[in-house]
Formats: sequence, structure tokens, C-alpha cells
Amino acid sequence: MGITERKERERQEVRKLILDSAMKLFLEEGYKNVTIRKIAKQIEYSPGTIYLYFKDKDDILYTLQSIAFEKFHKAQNAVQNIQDPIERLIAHGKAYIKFALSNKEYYDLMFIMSEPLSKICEPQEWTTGLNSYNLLKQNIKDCVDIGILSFDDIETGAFAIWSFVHGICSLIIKRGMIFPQEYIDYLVNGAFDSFVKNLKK
Amino acid sequence: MGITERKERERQEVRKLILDSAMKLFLEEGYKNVTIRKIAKQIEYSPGTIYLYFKDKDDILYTLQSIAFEKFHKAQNAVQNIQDPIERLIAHGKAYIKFALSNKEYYDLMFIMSEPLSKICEPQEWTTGLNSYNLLKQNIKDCVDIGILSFDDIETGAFAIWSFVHGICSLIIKRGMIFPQEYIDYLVNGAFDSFVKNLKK
Amino acid sequence: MGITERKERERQEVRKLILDSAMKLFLEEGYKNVTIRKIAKQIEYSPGTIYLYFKDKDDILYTLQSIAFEKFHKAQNAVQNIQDPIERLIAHGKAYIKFALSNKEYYDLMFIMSEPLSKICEPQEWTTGLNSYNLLKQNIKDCVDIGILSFDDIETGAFAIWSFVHGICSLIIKRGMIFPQEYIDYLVNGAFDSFVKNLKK
Amino acid sequence: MGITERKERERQEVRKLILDSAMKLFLEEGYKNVTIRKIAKQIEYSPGTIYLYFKDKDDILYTLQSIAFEKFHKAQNAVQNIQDPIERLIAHGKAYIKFALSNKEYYDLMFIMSEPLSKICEPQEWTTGLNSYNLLKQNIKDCVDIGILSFDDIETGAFAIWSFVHGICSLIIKRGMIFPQEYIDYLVNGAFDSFVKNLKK
DNA sequence: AATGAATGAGAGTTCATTCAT
DNA sequence: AATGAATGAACTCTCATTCAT
Repeated sequence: MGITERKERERQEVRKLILDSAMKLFLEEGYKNVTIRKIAKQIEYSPGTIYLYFKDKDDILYTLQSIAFEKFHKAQNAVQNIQDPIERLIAHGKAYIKFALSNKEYYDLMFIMSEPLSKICEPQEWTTGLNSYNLLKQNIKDCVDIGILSFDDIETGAFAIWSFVHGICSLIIKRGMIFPQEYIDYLVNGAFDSFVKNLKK
Repeated sequence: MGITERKERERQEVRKLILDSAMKLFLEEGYKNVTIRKIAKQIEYSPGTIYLYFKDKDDILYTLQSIAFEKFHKAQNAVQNIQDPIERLIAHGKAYIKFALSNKEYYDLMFIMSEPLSKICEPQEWTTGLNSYNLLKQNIKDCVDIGILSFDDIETGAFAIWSFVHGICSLIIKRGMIFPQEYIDYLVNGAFDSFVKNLKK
Repeated sequence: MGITERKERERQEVRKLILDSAMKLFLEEGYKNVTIRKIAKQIEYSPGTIYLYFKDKDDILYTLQSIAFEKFHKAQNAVQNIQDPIERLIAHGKAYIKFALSNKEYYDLMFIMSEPLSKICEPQEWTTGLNSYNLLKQNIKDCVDIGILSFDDIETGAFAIWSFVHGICSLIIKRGMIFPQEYIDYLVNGAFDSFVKNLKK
Repeated sequence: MGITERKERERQEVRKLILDSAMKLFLEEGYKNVTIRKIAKQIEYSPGTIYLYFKDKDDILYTLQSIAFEKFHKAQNAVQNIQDPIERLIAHGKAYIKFALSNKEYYDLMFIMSEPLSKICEPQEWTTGLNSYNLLKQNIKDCVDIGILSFDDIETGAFAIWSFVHGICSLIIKRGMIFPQEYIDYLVNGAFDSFVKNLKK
């Protein structure tokens, strides 16, 4: 009876192989260079095989995106058990940046890349992302409620904070090379801390 | 002797024609659709001719990037005659955002896109960008000096502020579709204002 | 011993399933879109299974052709009980046209399509078709014998009459779109009647 | 000044080479086997080159179709100088059959094949074909006017006659193999003559 | 008997780039 | 300086078919 299961497991393994390979190519050579053939070659399968696991090229990238969102969401949730609202918000921000800079390609896929845009346009695809955003809003609201932060409007406040952390992450990911490498951590942490300091009443 | 000059002038004109056409395609159809053939067709020259003016396709994109940086730098300088440091800094930020959101593809080219990355890696290519960044630092320093802003370190302060405005711009440019369109101006301005309010002592 | 029979019966059922499905695809989407995979999907078997019942794709199409011929032959025979030779011949022709225009893909398969030609070339495969043709010849002969039709040679006469009805059918099937749709019945019937009128002495 | 002309001539030669090669493949291996790559290989050019001369594969087949129609129309017109209407009509029919059987692939392309149907559907593409059909109608009308033929309606009469000759041609072209080869001429001519004899009053 | 997985071959098409003229 | 023609390599994707299980 284990046969079906083993087969299914093998299937999932190949699927994962494809996704990993695609992600690897993606990060090493950029979207334009993620080709079905290269993926196939890398995993030593024939190009046609890819189509047994994914409808088309976009499907692969879209799946990668979904995986990225799930990982991201999990990372975001991890800080929710912190009681103090402002500490929780700070941890939230730090976790965001840490996730982004440790998973640059995932982050690129989620919040920067244009290409499989056709999919992310559709509102339902943005749901997972939205969850994280709502979490952020709630955390901000908690801070505002206890008077430690001052925002006239949660919406614009949330957008401001998101913009700030996203700005850090995307600058480092996309233009990190213009800064001395050994200096980046100092920059990121310094900017974050000064931001927090200025925000707190 | 006027002949050489005329020839040179004509040469520059064709060069400009190519760049304009490439930028037009780039703006209208996105990077992926900028092809040598399309450029050639649009300017009514043959594909081969392009190669008399540019080494290869990347060379064109790189040049476009430089042009974008020049435009950007000019826009940034325009606010430098404002006396009050904090007003100048605010105007600087507003000008930054306005430029980015009115010239999304230029902005993409300068600060987001990965593609002609091979070039921008090289430090000397970042010179123009650096000028603008130094301007920002000076403006911040002026504010800190008169005590209206508080940053322990100008470097991290500048990076924080740049991150914030870049975050706004790149989120809108790359993921603007997840917000209601009529709502975007409100978000951007609200976020910017709340940021300024929190920053000012 | 009933086991073998039941197995054989089941085998025939799957075979029929494949053929029905192939014909359905063929009717609905045309020859080019009959693919082994689509057949398999439709009957919810795996592609490989098809090959347990048919040598290859051509084998399926060839079998379909045979089935078409049988159906056709049956339709032709239905008019044989009419006594009056000329009425029988007329009914024969009408039945021919009706069958063809109500079963365009069958007709295509039998008398127009080139593809599984490799098979129909072989004389023995034409047997069923021949039966119908002989029927036609006999009907013509009966008419000639009682003096209502005049043909020097039954062979050429039969070929003439077949050509006429086949011409009608294949023009409508393959180039019907060049005529106004609501006009086609009028054309077909008018042509047939005028032909009959001119033929009768 | 001869340069442009020579180049243009060479261009036309390559174009013709492609068309000839396509037609050759088409007749030897059937529509399904006419592939861009095979054409390219046969004329010893690279596949991409084909696209310098034709928009896509359909464009080639469509051009072939147009050529066929022109040739066909010319052949049809050749008999129009015959004075006697019935002789002219007979010659018309004979010319039709002769053209079809001497240019089987062209005929197939014009009146039988389904494939590049997307094009022939469009009314303007059928113009050339229509000219020939109108010619036929006029010839029939002339015969009816002098009382040598009797048709209640020219439209149905023309369709009847076209059906007859088309039937002969398409049967021979598509199912000629079911008849003894040496017998075909006898059949075609015999059928045609008997048809004429029965039609004439 | 049946299958799921895999494949090799091949389809149409597009592109940046080269080069003789 | 400019070009038209050509190419080779690449692309995504589909298919009939095979075969170990």
C-alpha cells in the first residue's frame, strides 16, 4: 500500500527539484534567463517533463511566488506573541528586513519583479500578502492606541512604515553593490534604529 | 572644415534618434519588448545601422540609464535654492517622488531594474547617482546642524530617508495595482506627511 | 469458461470507448486535434492504455473509417426496398447526400481526407465502399434496362452519377462557407432535381 | 542602377524557391508535413530566413493558394473565344478537369483542403474563384438562352455543373487509387461525355 | 490490463548579431 | 555610413510513443 505514497512522494520530489532549479537559475541569472530548457538540463530531465508538473513557465514562477508568500507570512507571524505593542512592531520590522535580505530572490519575486504580473494583478492572489499587511496595520493600531505612535490615519501610517522597510530591502537587494559590502549591515540597522527613535514619542 | 562638424552633428542626431526610439519603446512596451529590430523599424533604419552607433543592446540601455540619471539629477537640483533647510529637504523628497512617479520607467531603470547591471556595478558609473545622494546628505546635515532633525549619523540618516522615499516610489511603481487607483495619491502624500511630522522635532 | 468471454467483452467495451471518444473529438475539433492524450483524458485512461488496443494513431483513424463505411453502407441499403428503379435511384442519391451532409466528418474520412491513406490504398480495405458502389451500379442498370436512363456504359454512368453527388457533398462540406448559409439547401436540392430532370428520358 | 533590380530579382528568386519547395513538400508529404524547417532545409537556408519572405506558415500556403487561383483562372479564360455556347461550355468543363488533374495539388489547395481555411473564409479572398464561377454561369446562361440546355434557375444549374466536374476531379485526386490506373482516363472522359449527352436537348 | 512518468523529436517563431556589398 | 540578407541559437510548447512497475 506504500506504493502510491512512494510514487506521490517521488512526484513531489521532482516537483521540488524543478522549483529549486528554477529558483536557482532565477537568482543566478535573472528572470530573463530562467528557461524551461535550462531548468530541464539542470535537473537532467527532458524539457517536456517540466510540463508534466507545471502548466507552463508562468505557472512555475507563480508557484515560486506563492511559496515565497507562505514563507514570508510564517516569518511575519513569528513575532506576534510579543506583548508590548511597540516591541512587537519593532520585531515585526526587523523580521521583515531579515526575511527579505536572507531570501532576496523570494522577496524580489513578491514585491519587486514585474514579470508574472499577470497573476499577481488578480486580487485573490494578493490575499496572502494582504494578511501580512493587515497584521502590520493591527500592530500599528495597537501602538497608536496606547499613544506610543502618532498617526492621523492608520492606512497612511501603515503605508509609510511598509515603504520604509521595503525601501531598505529593495535598495539593498537591487542596488546593494553601490555600498561597501562590509558596511551594509551597519547602514540597515542604523537606518532602522534612527527611524524607530524618531517615530517613538 | 565645417564638413567634419556637420558629419559629427548628423551622427549625434542619429544616435539621439536611436535612444529616443529605444526609450519610447521601453516606456510603452517595457524592457522585454525593446528589440533592436523594433528600434530600427521605428527610426526607419536597418538593424545593422544600430551597431554603428552602439556596441550592443546593453550599451543602449546603459546609455538610457545615464540619461535618466542626468534628468533625475537636474530635477533634484531644482530645489536647492530654497533657503530653509527643512523646507529644502521636504521639497527635495517631494521632487524625488514626483520625478519617480512621473517617470516610472526612468526610475525603474535607475534604481530597480537588474538588467544592465553588469555596467552599474562598476563604481564609476554610479557617479551621477552619487552626486544626488551627496546632495541629500548635505541637506540632511543642514537640518541636523540647526537642530530640526536628529540623526546620530548622517550616513544612516541619509540611507533611512532615501529608503523611505524609494520605498514609496518602488511600491507604487511595481505593486501599485494592489491599491485602489484613486487612492494612491492620498496614500503617498499621507505617508510622506506623517513621516515628515514624526521626523521634525 | 465465462471468464474469457467476459474479459473479451470488457476489452471490446474499452475499445469502443476509445473509438467513440476519438470520433467525438474528431467531429468536434477536426482531425488535427485528435490526439492520443485527449482521447485518453476523455475516457479517463492513461495514454499508454490506448496502445493496448490500437497499434498506433493511424490504426484508430483507420478503424473509424471502417465504422464510417459501415454506417454509410447501412444508410445506402435502406432505400433498396423501393420497387420503381428510377425512384429507387433517386432515393439512393438523396440518401447519399443526406448522409454526407448530416455526417460531414464521416464523409470526409471516407471520401475526402488524405491522411490514413496508407491504408485505404490497399484494395482489400475498399471492400465495404465497393459494395455500395456495386449497389449504385445495379440500380443504374435497372434504370437503363427499363429504358428510363440512357448510358452507353454502366461503369462510366455510375462514375458520372457518383461524381455528381460527391461533387455536391464535398463542395458543401469543404467550401460551404462561400455560399450564403440559408441558401445551401436550396442549391443542393435545386441542383439535384435539375440533374434528375435532365437525366430522365 | 541595375543593382536594385538585380537584388529585387534575387529576392523574388528566393521567394519562388520557398514557394516551390513548399509546394513540393506539400504534394509529396501532405499539408501536415509541410514544415518551415523542412522548407528551409530543402532550399538550404536557415529557418529564420523564411520569415524574411513570409509572415508565417499560413502566409506561404495562402500565397500558394493565390497562385493556384491565378493559374486556374487563366486556364478557364482560355476557352472563352469559342463562339458556339455549348461547345464553349463543353470546352470549359474539359479545361476545368484537365487543369485539376494536371495540377492536383493546386486543385486540392483551392477546392478541397481545409487547413488555411481561415483565409479563404474571408470573402475578398474568394474573388478570383468567384470570377471563374461567374464565367461558368454566363456560359450556362448563353446555352439556356439559345435553348440547348434547360435549367429553371441558373444558380442551381451552375452549382449542378460545378458539382459534377468537381466531383470527378476530387474523386480522382483523393480516391483515384481505388480505380485501375490505366482505366481512369476512360472513366473521366466517359462520364463527362455521358453527362453532356444527357444534358443536351 | 493498466499506468504514470518520461522522452526525443520536432513544431513555429523571434532575436541579437554579422557581413558583403 | 548604411543596408538587406542571412544566420544560429534560442525560445515555449506539444506530440506519439515507450516502458518499468
